[in-house]
Amino acid sequence: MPVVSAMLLTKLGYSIAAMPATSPRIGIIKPLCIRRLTMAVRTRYAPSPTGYMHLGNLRTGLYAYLLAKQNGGQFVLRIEDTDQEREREGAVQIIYDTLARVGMRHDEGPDVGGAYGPYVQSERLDIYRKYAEELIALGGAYRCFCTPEETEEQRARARSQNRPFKDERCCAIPEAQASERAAAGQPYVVRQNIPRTGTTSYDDVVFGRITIENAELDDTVLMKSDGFPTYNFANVIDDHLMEISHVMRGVEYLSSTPKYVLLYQAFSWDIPVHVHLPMINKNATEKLSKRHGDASFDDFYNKGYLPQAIINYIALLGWAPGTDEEFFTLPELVGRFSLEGLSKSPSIFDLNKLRWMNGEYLRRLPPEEFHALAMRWYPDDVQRSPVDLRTLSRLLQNRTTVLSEIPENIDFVAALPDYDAALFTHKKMKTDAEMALQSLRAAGPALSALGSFGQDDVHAALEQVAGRLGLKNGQVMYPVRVALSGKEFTPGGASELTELFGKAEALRRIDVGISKLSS
RNA sequence: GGCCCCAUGGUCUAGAGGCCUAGGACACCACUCUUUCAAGGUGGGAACACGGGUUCGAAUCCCGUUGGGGCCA
Repeated sequence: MPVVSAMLLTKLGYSIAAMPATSPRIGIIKPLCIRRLTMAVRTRYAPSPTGYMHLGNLRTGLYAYLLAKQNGGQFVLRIEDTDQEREREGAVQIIYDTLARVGMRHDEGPDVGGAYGPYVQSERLDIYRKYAEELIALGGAYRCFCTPEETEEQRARARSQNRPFKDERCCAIPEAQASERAAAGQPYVVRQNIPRTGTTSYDDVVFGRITIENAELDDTVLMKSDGFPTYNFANVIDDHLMEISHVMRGVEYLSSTPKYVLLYQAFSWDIPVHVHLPMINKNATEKLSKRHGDASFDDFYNKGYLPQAIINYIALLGWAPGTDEEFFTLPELVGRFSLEGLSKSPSIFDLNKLRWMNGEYLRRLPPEEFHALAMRWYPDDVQRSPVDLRTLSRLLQNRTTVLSEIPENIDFVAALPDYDAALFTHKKMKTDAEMALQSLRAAGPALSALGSFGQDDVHAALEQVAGRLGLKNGQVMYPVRVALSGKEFTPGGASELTELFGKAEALRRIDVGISKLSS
């Protein structure tokens, strides 16, 4: 008989009290429990096609994916498009693209099919209608014929009495009469019929037992008059019909989940394991929002962050492996993920750490792969220039944290920018205009005499120049580098840039420096 | 406003009553390497929100306060 940590079981939604325990922490699981434990794990990612892949949302999908895959279960993609106003053209494609880029392959979904379709909510309208009827018959819901004005009036009254909204009039209409009015074409919405007394509880894997007074819950609209379901209804119907075992979603649903539990109970359906995940915020007071262009996967992808780095980073926001490791590929995450590692407090998105992690991923790339990625960021004039782009990529690899920084870092490559001769004077390097001129005049011929122009040869030659002039290496190297680039900071030093440009161009740029200094 | 939830350095977190003089990572600072800048190496400052319990012993369990968030309105 398997022995499992009691905490694990609690996390999976089992109550310790329900099992015989040999010690406070160790429980022996009865066959009944084992059956549930080995039950197929099916999770779903259910984004709305708003054209915007929010990182908090993506993380929820990631955890759902990890849980399913680590248990050999299915990861289902469902499109929640019942809010037609928020829908955007091409939005579903963005969802597919994102999942593909990060490597989260879904087993079922609109594009790949599956036995539980359709996977798009707007194609399931008949299903919701049917279950709404059934729920009405079961007493879990009622038709509400109120006009918006009448509803508002009742709502105002409820508010003034500080109690949740309940349509007192319509919930009292006898069902026979209500269905007659409906058949006669009178418009209505379907509202959940919440019990006025008692409490409703459920066990959340990360937040534990959540209990709420039914009297605190309002009679939410389940079906709108246009025949569309609300999220509050569709999510329950779909999760049940699609046999979702673990519902993972944001904490914002923590306190409305009792309503969903009531729905499951009204239908006599099994309640899935609930896993609510804390929010990801921008800072102490703001959420990650669309407005700042800093909240979606695409915002970062387009700036040159690697999908793998993004995934790795967000996986660690709200989940910890329990060890000091922090670099994980997606398959590694599948192996390491655990519900116990989930945290319940909200986290703040730390751009600094993402940047660091992205840079780390970039540095660890094989040079060839980095080169392929960097190529996409080389402007046309650089691509057309005679410099060896592989050499350029080599200089850039451990100086790049985000690929989008590349263009500005190499803006001196295609053409020497016009620069101020004052650049040659540098306190730390102990150089001044006169010394720079002297160094460049000596460096030119020394480089010119060189047969082989590799970085090491150049370096040796410049060192020699310095020795001959009685200067420190930097007092020769610095002016040469400035002459070659016209910039204060560059990827690579004098010898690297000399190699990059080759003899002719390097000497030409040194000459430009000499004339700037001698005029 | 009502209800629900949360609380370890600036940030992400480890922590399951003694292993905690609270560990790691990012960021920051210093030093180092050095042909600039990075990268690398070494070191440093920095946290258990507060108050009560429970216990021989509390970051850890309980209650309250404060602060923050969510949902409903």
